This record gives sequence, C-alpha cells and structure tokens, in this order.
Amino acid sequence: MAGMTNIKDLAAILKVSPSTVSKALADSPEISMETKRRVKEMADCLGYVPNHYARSLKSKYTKTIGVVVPNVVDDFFGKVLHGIEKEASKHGFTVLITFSSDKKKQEVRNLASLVNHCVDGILISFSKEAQKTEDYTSIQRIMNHSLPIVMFDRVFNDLALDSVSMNDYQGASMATEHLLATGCKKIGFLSSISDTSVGQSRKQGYLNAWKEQWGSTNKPTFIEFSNYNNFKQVLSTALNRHGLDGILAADELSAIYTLNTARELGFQVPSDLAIIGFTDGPMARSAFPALSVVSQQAEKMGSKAFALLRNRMTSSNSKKKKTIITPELLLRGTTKSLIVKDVEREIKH
Amino acid sequence: MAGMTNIKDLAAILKVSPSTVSKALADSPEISMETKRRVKEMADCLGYVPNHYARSLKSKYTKTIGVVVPNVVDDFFGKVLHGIEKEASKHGFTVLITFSSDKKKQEVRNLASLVNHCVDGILISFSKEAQKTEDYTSIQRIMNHSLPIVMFDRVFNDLALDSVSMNDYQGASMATEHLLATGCKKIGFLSSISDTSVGQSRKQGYLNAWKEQWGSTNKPTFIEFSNYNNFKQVLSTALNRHGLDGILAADELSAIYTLNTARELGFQVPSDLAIIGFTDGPMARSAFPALSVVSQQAEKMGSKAFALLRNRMTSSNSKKKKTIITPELLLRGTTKSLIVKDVEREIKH
DNA sequence: CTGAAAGCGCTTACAG
DNA sequence: CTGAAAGCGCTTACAG
Repeated sequence: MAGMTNIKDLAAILKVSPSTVSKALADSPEISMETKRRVKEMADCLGYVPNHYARSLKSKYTKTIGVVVPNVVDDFFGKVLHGIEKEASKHGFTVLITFSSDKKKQEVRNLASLVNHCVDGILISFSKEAQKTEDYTSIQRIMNHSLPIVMFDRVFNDLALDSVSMNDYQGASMATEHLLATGCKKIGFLSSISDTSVGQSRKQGYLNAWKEQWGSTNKPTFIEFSNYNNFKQVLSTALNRHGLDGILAADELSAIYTLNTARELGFQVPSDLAIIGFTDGPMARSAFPALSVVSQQAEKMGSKAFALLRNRMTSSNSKKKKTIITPELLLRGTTKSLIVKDVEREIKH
Repeated sequence: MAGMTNIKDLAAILKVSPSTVSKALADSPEISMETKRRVKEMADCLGYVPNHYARSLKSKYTKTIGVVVPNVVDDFFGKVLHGIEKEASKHGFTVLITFSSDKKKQEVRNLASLVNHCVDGILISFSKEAQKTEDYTSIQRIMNHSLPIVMFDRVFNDLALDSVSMNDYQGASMATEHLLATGCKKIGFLSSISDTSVGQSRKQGYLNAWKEQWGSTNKPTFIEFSNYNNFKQVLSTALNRHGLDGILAADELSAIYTLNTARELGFQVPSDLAIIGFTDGPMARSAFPALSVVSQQAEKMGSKAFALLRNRMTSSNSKKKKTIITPELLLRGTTKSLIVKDVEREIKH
C-alpha cells in the first residue's frame, strides 16, 4: 500500500483543500462543476483509489459482507456462494468469502478477520467440528457486537439468529413417494451420514412416507455404513437379502456408487433397481444414466440468505426468521416414469 | 459495527490511558505484567475486537491477501483455493476470496474492493471475458500501486507479473504417448475449447506426440465442436469414419460425454476405445469406469501461487517469475495397461 | 462555492 | 512503567 495517491496529494497538486477534493469525488452539490471535473480528471490520471479503511472509520459501514463456509470444493457450497454473490452485487455489496476447512479454529479466525475488516454483516454455514461439538462460542461472542448474522444450511437452531435451510425431511418423503408411485415395492434407505442432523431428517422423511404407504405390513430397510471400503459387499448383501427394487441414497456420492455397483452386479437401472440421490451436483448429471436427485436448490439458498441479511441490516425488527426451503425432485435416468410413455423428464423451478 | 468496545472505552473503565491499553494488548515490554493482565482480562470480558481498519491506517499492512477467481463451482478452482488457504494460514494470512463470474466488470469491482480493503497482495485468475478481449486495463491500473500481484492458471503472459500455470502442452503429449504405448493406433483429439490458449496448447501437445510416433504416415484426427446438442452424432461419425481406438479429450466434461456416448454406441471401454480427459474432478472419479485423466494439480498451483506472492511481498527483487507446473497422468479405468497383467494403477505425486 | 478543523480507532515516537 | 500528542486518510458539520 506504499506510495498510493491520497486526497492530500490530489489537493496539493490541484491547489485546493482536501475537503474540496473529498466532496468533489463524492459528487457533492456544494462543489462547482468545473472543480469536480478537474478533481476527477486528476484522480483518474493518478489512479487514485480511496482508502476504504479510512473512509469506514468515519462512515461506519463498508458495503461489504463476509461469508464463512465449510469448504469451496463441494459443488453445493459453490452454488450457494454464486447465489449470494448475485444477490449481493445487485445491491452494490461486495462479498468476502472465507472457508473453515470444517475446522473450528479456522472458523473462529475467519470470523474475527471478517469483523476486523468491518463487514456490514456475516453469512455462516458451520464447520462439521462446530456442529459435532455443538460449540458455538465463537459466533456467540460476535453476536454481542450486534453485527447482523444469518446462518444457512448447516445451522444451529438454538441460536437466536436468522437462518435458511432445507426441508430435508420433505425431500426424502417426496423421493420415497415417487419411488412408490412408479411401482417400487421394496425401497432401501442408504446412508453414510446417519450421525448428522441432515442425515436424520432424511431418514425420518423416508420412514414417514414408507409408513404412510404400508403401515407396518411392509418393513422399511436401512442400509447404513461408514466407509466405502466394503461398499460392494454391503450393497450386494442388502440387495439380495431384501430383494430391493429401489434405493434412496442420502447423499450424492453413495448414490453414484450404488448406480455403478448395481450395474457391476448385473442390475438394470432403473428397471431392476430405481435410484434417487441427494444433491444436484456434476457427478449426478454426468453419471450414466443421469441420476435422479432431490435438489437442494443451492443458489436459491444463497440469495435467500443474503436477502435475510439485508433485511437484518436495514430493519431493527428483532424477531428472528427461520426460513425453510422446499426441495425439488429432479427426475432423470435412474427412475421409472409415472406415465406409460417412457419420456425423460426433468422438473425445474 | 455500532457500539463496539474500543480502546478508549477500555482505557476509561480501567482508568489508564489509551496508549497503555494499546501497548498492553500488543504485549509491549514497556508495560507491567499486572497492567497487561488487567487490560487483557477486561478486553476479553467486553469482547473487544481491534478495529483492523484503524490499525492498518497506521501500520500499513493487514496480513490479508485477496483472491479473484472466475468462479467457485469449478472443482478445479475450489481446489486451488484450498491450496492457497492452506499455505496462507501457515504464514498467518487471512484469505479474502472474490469471484468474477467470468465477467470483466465484476472482476474490476472485485479488484477495486480488495485494494480498498488494503490487502497486502492479490492472486488472480482472469475471467473469460478479460482473456477473450485481452483487456487487462483493470489489473494494469493496480500495478501502478506497487501492490504485489501473482497470476495463476488463466494468466496473461505479456503482463510483467509473477505467474504460475500448467504445462498443458506437456500434459497432452504425455497422454497421447501413453495411449500410443498401450497400443492405440488411431487417436482422436476431441475439443470444445479450441478458441482458448489452454485448448491450443493441448492440441499442439497432442499433435507433437502424434508426429513423433508417426511422422506424416498416419494423419492426426481432430474432432472440434462448440456445443453438446449433436454430440452423439458428431462422435459417432468420427468414431466410424476414422476407426478410432483412442480419444484424448481436452476437458473433463467432453471426456465424460465421450465415455457415456461410446458405451451407448456399443463400444467397450477401454478395449475398443481408450479415453483420457483433462482435470481430475469428481465427475472423472465417479464415472464408470473411472476416467483416466491429466491432472491439473490444482492444490499445488494454489500453494505455489501464494508462495510466489509472499516472496514478492518480502523481497523487492524485480525479476518476474513464470512458474510452470508439470501435469500428472492419473491412469484409471478408461485406459489399457502398459504391462500384461491388468492392474488398475494410479500414479500419484 | 471553498476551506479549516475535528474526529473516526488505532499506533508510536517522545517525555516524564 | 505510564501517558500526552501526533498522525494514518478520510468525512462532515461549520464558517466564510
């Protein structure tokens, strides 16, 4: 930052006062057209960039928001970030992104750094570590500063903050119902994320839809596993033992594995085995056949989150809003059609 | 930012001067242990967060770097960002990420915002728009401020800046050579990105390896297309007309499409048709069989880029460094083995 | 229409 | 060991 042109420099060169330069650059009606022109021209010529730090010392806001996400390799978070950015730039805000690598310590550091940078508000999706330990002291400290904060996706409901998250329960129900409606008689719920709240919601959603259809005459099937090493065997056993003709997989990766493994085992997809996964990522789309999924509507979540934050920044209404987004079912190649004609169909928006 | 505790508040409460508070918090040897303890305790208790803006107004550096990437949904950029973050946090730097959505205007705004936020340095990968129009005025303006800048991946070689990028030419050569070595006689080069510099380098790399093997006795085959609408037909025609037994695809998506389409057309992969793509993303790994690829070593690119930037920040050596990263070949399920025994092999690091 | 002055929250020589 | 004072680059009442 050394040697940058500042207002004083400009003032000296133009032989006017710093006040005049400042006002001219701000297009104040106090200043004459001619002076404004001269000042702006010179500022342009010397590549003057106002020092946001100094400015915000006075004006107390920066038109910048900070975001803390667990990572930026998940397609899901990438899309959420795009949703945030789009909405934010519409309102003239710059978005500063940081990620925690799912570590509490890094999350704390990011949060502190964003506060230090005087962001006007913060959007956060918690790290796995914070979620597992239910330790939210970092954010609680910041809440004392009355900085507007909105949680998204990985939220913590006990915190008195606005939030936006998915209705995972409903997503799983919808998927299960669709499988049932297209003729599946024996649907297994496959999950490697049973210990997370999201995983639990999806499980309950499946269970509920299943019970609505069968009561207790037909038992649900849960296939739970924690690593992919013996995936093939686990799946094969489950498929044979229970005679499954449908799988609802609680995440994208396990759905892809199911698809590939089932084919290896000689199953036709979707005629022998229909599959629905979660998350509409690149893996799902590029699989063969393309995977039917419950979409998490990531972009929408991002724009909603920013909208909530902006609301919080402008109004002082103290009631916290918990926004729940309804998932969509994207039907592609791994599910049978409802109607007789076998048309590939994709429900959008 | 309203109502946050500041040094003056602390000083008033503790009945010492602001100078003392400032020094105590900075652990200055001038201050007594007892005072330091009291000050820190109170600061903690009131949730005092130093105002980075005010601080940097004096000290002129912020231990923060800014990054501008085209997007955060490409797995590649996600990984680069993780590489940057990891290296940066090792040295106590915070990373502020912005993305341009491949738009010049947004890129300019991000750049300006980062400068305003007094980052100590900037890492940039240019937007498609800037690359296409070869318009780099935004960055050139910032170069006047003697802010350290390093370009990565989407670089512009005419700019007098440090850079780190991939040797795409070599990657394509390596891949072609491997296909030849495993017995492919007729290899096609498939590309939807012929108009980018990256696409051109890969094409040349293929061409060179091909010529080394065949001279002009066996003609190379180029399959170039601009959209995926009639992909199946384009590929099918090429495959039949030229009797291809190998494909080098210039990007991840077209490789996946080739894999899926070839299978639909009745080809066995890799025995009838071997395929190598570019970029080691989730699509490549989750494909069936897993796609052999030229990996772009994204994380390494990120850490290298930060290392270069740090160098630039500390030393005033004016010679610019153009770092070229050597690609790796990741051999998986879509290529035949070199040796007789059919062992799936993955070359790493 | 222009300018002098105070002040944002911090740091840092300098004095005591 | 502690404090008064100047100053970082900007904005904004206030005076002229």
